[in-house]
Amino acid sequence: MEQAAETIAPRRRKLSREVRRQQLIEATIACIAKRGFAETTLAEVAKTAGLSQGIVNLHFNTKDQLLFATLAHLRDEYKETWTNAYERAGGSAAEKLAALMAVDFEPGLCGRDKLAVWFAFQAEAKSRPTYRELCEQYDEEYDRVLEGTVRKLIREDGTRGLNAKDIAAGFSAMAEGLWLCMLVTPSQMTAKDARRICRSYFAQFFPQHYAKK
Amino acid sequence: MEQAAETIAPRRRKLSREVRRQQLIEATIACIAKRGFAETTLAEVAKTAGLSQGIVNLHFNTKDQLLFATLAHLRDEYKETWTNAYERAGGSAAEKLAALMAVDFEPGLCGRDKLAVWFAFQAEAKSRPTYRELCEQYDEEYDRVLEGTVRKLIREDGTRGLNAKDIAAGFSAMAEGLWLCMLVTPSQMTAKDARRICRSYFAQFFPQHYAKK
Amino acid sequence: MEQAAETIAPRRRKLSREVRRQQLIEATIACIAKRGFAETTLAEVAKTAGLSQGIVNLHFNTKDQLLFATLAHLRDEYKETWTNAYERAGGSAAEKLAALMAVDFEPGLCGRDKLAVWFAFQAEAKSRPTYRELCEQYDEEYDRVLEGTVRKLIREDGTRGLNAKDIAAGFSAMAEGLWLCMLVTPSQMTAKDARRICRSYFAQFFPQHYAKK
Amino acid sequence: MEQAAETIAPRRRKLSREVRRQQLIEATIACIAKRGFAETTLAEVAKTAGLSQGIVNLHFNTKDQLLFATLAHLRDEYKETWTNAYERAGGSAAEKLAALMAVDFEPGLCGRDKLAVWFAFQAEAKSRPTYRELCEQYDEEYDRVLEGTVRKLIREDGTRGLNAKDIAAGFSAMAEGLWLCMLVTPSQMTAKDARRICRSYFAQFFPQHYAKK
DNA sequence: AATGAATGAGCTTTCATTCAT
DNA sequence: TATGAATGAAAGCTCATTCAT
Repeated sequence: MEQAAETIAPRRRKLSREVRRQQLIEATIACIAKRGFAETTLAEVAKTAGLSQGIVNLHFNTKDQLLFATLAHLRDEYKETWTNAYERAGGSAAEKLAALMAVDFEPGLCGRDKLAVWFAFQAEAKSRPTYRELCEQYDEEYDRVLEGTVRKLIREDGTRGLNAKDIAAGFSAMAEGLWLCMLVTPSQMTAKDARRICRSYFAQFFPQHYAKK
Repeated sequence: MEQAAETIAPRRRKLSREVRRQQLIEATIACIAKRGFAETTLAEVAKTAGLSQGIVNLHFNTKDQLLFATLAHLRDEYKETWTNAYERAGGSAAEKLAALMAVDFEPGLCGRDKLAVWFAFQAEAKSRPTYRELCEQYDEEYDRVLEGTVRKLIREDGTRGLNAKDIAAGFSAMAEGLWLCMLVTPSQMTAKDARRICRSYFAQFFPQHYAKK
Repeated sequence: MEQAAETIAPRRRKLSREVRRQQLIEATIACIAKRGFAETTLAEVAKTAGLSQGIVNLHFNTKDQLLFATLAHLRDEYKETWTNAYERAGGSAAEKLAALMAVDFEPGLCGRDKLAVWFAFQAEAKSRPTYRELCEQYDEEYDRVLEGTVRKLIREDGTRGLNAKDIAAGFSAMAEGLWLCMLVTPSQMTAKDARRICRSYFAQFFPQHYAKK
Repeated sequence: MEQAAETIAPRRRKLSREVRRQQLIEATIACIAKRGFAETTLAEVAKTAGLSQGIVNLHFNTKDQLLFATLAHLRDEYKETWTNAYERAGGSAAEKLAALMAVDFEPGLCGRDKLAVWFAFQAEAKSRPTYRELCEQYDEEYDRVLEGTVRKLIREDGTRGLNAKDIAAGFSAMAEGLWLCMLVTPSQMTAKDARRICRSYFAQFFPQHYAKK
């Protein structure tokens, strides 16, 4: 019994620490989405989290570190989601590709709040290389897997004249552009629209695998 | 004599006024690109322009107004460019479309500095509706023209089963996504790459008009 | 058995309490010496002592009280040392005086850490009268004994024209000035140098008692 | 007329800048003397100077730089005073020495405010080597001149067995110790007392030159 | 029209203190 | 007795804005 208590107590504390960090990261996302990157203050993050002024510095030391952690959170969440989807998808390249496509427009990932934060970081990436560095390897891995899947699909089809790299890059770009539409003009671009447009994109290259509607 | 001087002086001043504004807008673009949206200060804008502290407030009253003017400048420049290109293009829908595509990756429009500023504003759009409003009508007009051209092309071809709106939206999104790649990972995405990818996109829908490269 | 434990426990605790206080006072001295008075934080004192954040408030209630206790510790240590030395010295006034002089430059009392702390408190004395008050009576007693000893020595010698009060004050001042040299420019002023200079001072007034070298 | 205006306007501005800095340095001295080094805030310095919050950062960038400038000011003032006094003093070594001694207890230099600031910096010197470095060369020059003068006096007298370096160091230390007394217990040590004690010090070594009072 | 010294609100950050464990 | 997470007041600093020149 006592042993159990001893085991749990430290755990709860340690857990609590991580919970606090998550809580603050979520508050940060909410604030950036609501007020914008430039107008997001630690005071507001803390208030949104229902905690006190100094709390961010207690858990993240500096505002920068909170922002880094927030970006890393989005990055990790995205990676985990597409990795899982990819593995769980059926074995064919077409199914894998469809899975990756579907992931991008899952409600949990492309809510406007998260999109706003995501583009805020992208927009700052030029002047703050650290943001870029945080995601570099993750992006590369995604690109590798996406391109590999497209290549496999081309090979299976035996089609000639298709450039796997370009098709993958085109999809990546389109997906990101669609996100931006969903962020900026949500009334004119829903996740459903986006999915249809992407599917149509792949349907042109791989008509055997993707119905045209 | 004196009258003449009085007549000329206001003119020169008025010219100078507009020149100053342009100078400051360009300095703003340079600053946002270099330091990021959040870190751009009026002091630095003024310094970049080689002028004194209070100059921005003199010509734009507030920082917000300078930012609005900067966004409006980018917007106007883009509109003027695509409008001109559209009009100067050959009479066929395919040529018009090719012209619009080419415009997006003209060096003068998609330099990294301008892209950085463009995405900075997009990222803030959610929390600052004014940014959105400034561009709304312009975007709508572009979309209308783009979609119209695609529709015309479809009609000319007599192809069935193509959705003009989606094809246009897909291109728009892709172009924006490619811009983002050019901004964030310029070593992996050049204007030439982007143009090829877009051409390949249209080539799938309209193989008769766009060589597959 | 249990009763024994109960009896011992409180004792140990009480001892522990005093030990903790000493530990924290020493950590305070180390911190002030290392980081300066203004930069000394309770967090660092606790860390230096190898204990946790809240420990200082637990044992001293407030930071001020810790600082008071630290000053009082230095004061007490000094008094105890000179009192002991004075009593143990040979019976002549010359020997007593030599003993007081020697005390000031004993390694245990004039290490740079303690000197740094000492002068930190002196420097704050003007704006924080409490610091002054803590030492007032102790200083007065020292001055009384010092002056008395000098007076006795003058009387023994039968010399005329010497002002005991001034000679004592001159020595006191000189000793403090030498401490400051030892603190600020340790490479140019050692305890040995300081002792020689003080001896030379007294040698001028009492050549019969103090060898000129 | 116009030329005169043009000549004066820039001057006034430039002068004003330096005047502001002096004003802030004086306010800093007053604050440190009144509240202590640790409790001196920029807000209070500004308020003391009758100016606004941000004024210090405008003229000194950081608090540290204000403190450096304040120490440098005291250092420069001291150097200028003793240098002038030294040059204006009669030609004999005894007169030069008397002049140096007198300088230390001139009202303008050893007011309690300045002494408080001076010792505050000394006390922080160990943990902030920059404070030391600011004064190093100045102190060395003073020591060189003082020691040289003492040496000359010894040579003139033809006395044997006197150590110029120690006599000079003893005086320096004593003067500093007397300053500390004047700061901490002003009721027990006036400038007049201090001067008498110093004179008595030199009178012991050089009875021919300094009356025993 | 232009300057740049001055302002003061608001930011990030620090830290003495509290308190549940 | 001891811990360390949490608080919130206050610090240094930044910067949009004003205004005398």
